[in-house]
Amino acid sequence: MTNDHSIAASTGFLLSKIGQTTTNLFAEKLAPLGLRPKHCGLLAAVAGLPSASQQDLGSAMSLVPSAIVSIIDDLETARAIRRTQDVVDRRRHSIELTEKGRSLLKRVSKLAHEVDDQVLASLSAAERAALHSILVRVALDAGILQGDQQG
Amino acid sequence: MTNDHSIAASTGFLLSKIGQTTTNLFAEKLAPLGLRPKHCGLLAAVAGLPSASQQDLGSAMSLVPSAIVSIIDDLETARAIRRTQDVVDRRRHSIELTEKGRSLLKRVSKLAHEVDDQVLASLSAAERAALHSILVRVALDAGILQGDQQG
DNA sequence: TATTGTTATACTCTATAACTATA
DNA sequence: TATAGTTATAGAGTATAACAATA
Repeated sequence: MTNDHSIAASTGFLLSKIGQTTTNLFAEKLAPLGLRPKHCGLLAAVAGLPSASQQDLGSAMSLVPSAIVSIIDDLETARAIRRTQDVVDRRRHSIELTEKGRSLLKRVSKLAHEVDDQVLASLSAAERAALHSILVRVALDAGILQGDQQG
Repeated sequence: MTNDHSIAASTGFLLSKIGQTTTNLFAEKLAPLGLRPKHCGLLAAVAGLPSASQQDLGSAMSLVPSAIVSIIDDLETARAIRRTQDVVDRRRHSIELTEKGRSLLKRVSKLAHEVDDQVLASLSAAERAALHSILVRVALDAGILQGDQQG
């Protein structure tokens, strides 16, 4: 039926499908907190780029400025981050985690690792480690992670 | 900054991000053909499940019936698939690839493998093979692939 | 003039619910 | 009464363009 040249045999197809499944699983776990995966992506980006501007975060996450605004609005309403107007360039807003944001980040990180345990349940510890280190390489190469974020 | 307990250090986070990037890249390559990734997912599902009903395809792709209808409408308009009313149960429609659909599937499969080459450019052949076989395991476990589709 | 962030808007994706035709 | 497919509709996600404040 399928073979080496089919779509289903491409690694990218598997990455797309598994990535979507993983996102959905994470979204379910996040729902009781009133958060969505995009909010966690931003929290992670803020943690990795302290005092970044909204545009800095936008390029780190490959999102357009208008998309960043709505995510930041949500997280500011939840008191997880804080906008501070830059004193030298008053057009810019520095985004920083609040204490509440830091504790929220810990909670959602725990949920993310629970998702790992579910999605990767059938892998041995060695396979999990191999998968992770290969994915870090791919992510660094694609500019998804910065050099200090491979954890 | 980040550490073993951060979101960015979770394998699921990487799978989500890389999966999204891969999908976007595939979508760009597909655009000149007037297709989107979802159409290719359906073509692949039809190839893997010949003469399936729309509901069969829906469960294979984890999509609700109404979502399947619009994808099938598009592909039928493009003459890539054919709806045939089941003779024993006239509520059901068997979906089959046309000759045009088969050749389209070949073209998009080639594009999918081009995406692989881009996304996985920094990996050795051995790493690519290791990644692929681990992802097949994860996908089978998550019910994303059927047993005969690992290519 | 150019840039940062914002608003308004549009398009796609996905899901739910009501509907039809068949069983 | 239940099921396969369809339609209508609504919500979330993501992009573009016009705009205000500031440089």
